[in-house]
Amino acid sequence: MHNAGYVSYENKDGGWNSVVNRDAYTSFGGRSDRGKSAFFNDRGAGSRGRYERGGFGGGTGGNSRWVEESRDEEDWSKPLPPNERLEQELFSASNTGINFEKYDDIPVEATGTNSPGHIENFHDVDMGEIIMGNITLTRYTRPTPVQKYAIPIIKAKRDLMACAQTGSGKTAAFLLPVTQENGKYVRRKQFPISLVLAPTRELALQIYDEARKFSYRSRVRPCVVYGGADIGQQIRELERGCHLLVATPGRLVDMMERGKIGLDYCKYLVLDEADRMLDMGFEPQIRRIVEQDTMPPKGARQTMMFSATFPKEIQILARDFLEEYIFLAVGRVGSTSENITQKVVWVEENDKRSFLLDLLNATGKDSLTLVFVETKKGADSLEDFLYREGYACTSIHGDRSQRDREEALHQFRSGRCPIMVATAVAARGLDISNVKHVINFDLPSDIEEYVHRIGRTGRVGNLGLATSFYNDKNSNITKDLLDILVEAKQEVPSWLENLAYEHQHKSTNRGRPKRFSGGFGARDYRQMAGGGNVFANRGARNTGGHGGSRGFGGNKGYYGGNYGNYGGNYAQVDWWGN
DNA sequence: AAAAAAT
Repeated sequence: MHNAGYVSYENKDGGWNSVVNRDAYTSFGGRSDRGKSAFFNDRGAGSRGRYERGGFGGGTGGNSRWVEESRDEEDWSKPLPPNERLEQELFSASNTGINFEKYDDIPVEATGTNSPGHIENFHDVDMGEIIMGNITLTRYTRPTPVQKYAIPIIKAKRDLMACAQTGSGKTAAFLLPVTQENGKYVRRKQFPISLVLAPTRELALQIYDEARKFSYRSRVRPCVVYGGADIGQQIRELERGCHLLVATPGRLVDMMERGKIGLDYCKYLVLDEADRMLDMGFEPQIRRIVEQDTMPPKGARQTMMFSATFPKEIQILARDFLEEYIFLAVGRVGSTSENITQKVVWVEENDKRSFLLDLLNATGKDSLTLVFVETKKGADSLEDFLYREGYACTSIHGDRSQRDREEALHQFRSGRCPIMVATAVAARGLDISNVKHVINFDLPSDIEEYVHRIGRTGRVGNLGLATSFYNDKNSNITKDLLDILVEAKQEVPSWLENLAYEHQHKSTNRGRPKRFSGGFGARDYRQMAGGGNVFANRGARNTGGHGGSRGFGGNKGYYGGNYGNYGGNYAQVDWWGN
């Protein structure tokens, strides 16, 4: 639809398209143990391609190969004609004033065998005419630190575990190389070449929007599927062709079970916000998608995981999903860094509303303010209150309809409602430019959540403000909050310091693993002396009790039967008692 | 005492 050349592409050869980059498919030869290809079984009438077994001249290890359709003149590397209306739609309302100076201070560390060197410029690596054109249109003049490292790693076809905050340009980093692929077959069941999994619907949508930009004037068709929206419409979009699929796990599994999606030819797999996905209990669905279906095994596909933290659960996932991966640790951008001013104020529960009004009145009318609360009910009632007080506001939370959620986000982004009340659904990954102020009306119980929330402001080097209302109810986060403030060189109220000291002495927290400092989100545990048991800097749940230093590469028994509670002496019970 | 995600 957005792809001007698409219709002719679909009609031209009744479905089959040439596979220009033959190499893309040769690697699947080794997976014959997975049974007959669904591709092969489910051929629609009228398909004219040929699938040969053992033909096509030797090659490396494959016993089956796609046959190139030489009569087809399509060249996927050449841009389609421009489309002015679409170009306007995709590239107009984005990207205000990136502070590139801030970026250069961000430390990046790549570890792993034969890690490719980083680039300094987009031109340092061949990304093709189409992508380069779209980079120009998005006005990304220079790669961000994540992009400098991740792009060559992905181009070198290496698996990647990247610990990077959102707002660091990681979406572009994994989409740039991935959108260069050729697609092929169009019909009832789609076989995407790239799959991106995201934890929330809005994040999936946002990644999809980015993907549309990078695939502009190419034949690559991105699609998105997520819950809460009309599945019929999503299916119709899929049936028009899907080379790059962005999805939330539940809806994807649904689509797979309906036979609308096959992952047999998925060459690139991206897990975004992986720690968040595990927090939300997606692990079974993710394993279902990655391990229990027709997805090529690790090694045959290329897998990239992005995660703000690198706790044990993620290390296990990395071990299971990644092959000889490069570990990329990226210093924080726009989260706890110094471009966000963090304030913590003592506000009793009953005073919160009037205090909030004071803050809102002190904020300029044009700047966006994001107000976080802990509960969905709290979000509704606070929005009501603000509305009655005459503020243009909206709200987003998981009990609102998907339509309302997207509408709210749009109203907020566009500035029509410069105040948005939100629950955790909006805490991670969402890239909303121009959020000047994040207010933690209710502090979260988890410091990780705090870091993500305040990361909605101060995006890409801009300045931001984060104000948190603190009272007795927040004692559980005191120590971690203090650490964050100190690390980000923020002013610390003396009462907070005192409380943290007291709390430390009565809490059971003393045995928790020591966190790292120095600006990296996590360390590559493989590099540690003795090989392991390293937890992420922040937010790693205490998975303690293993006593450290046993590596887990090739030590599978170590985790045997221990999934889900991670053993040890720490009851996996959260603050709510779940 | 919760949020998120398939219906």
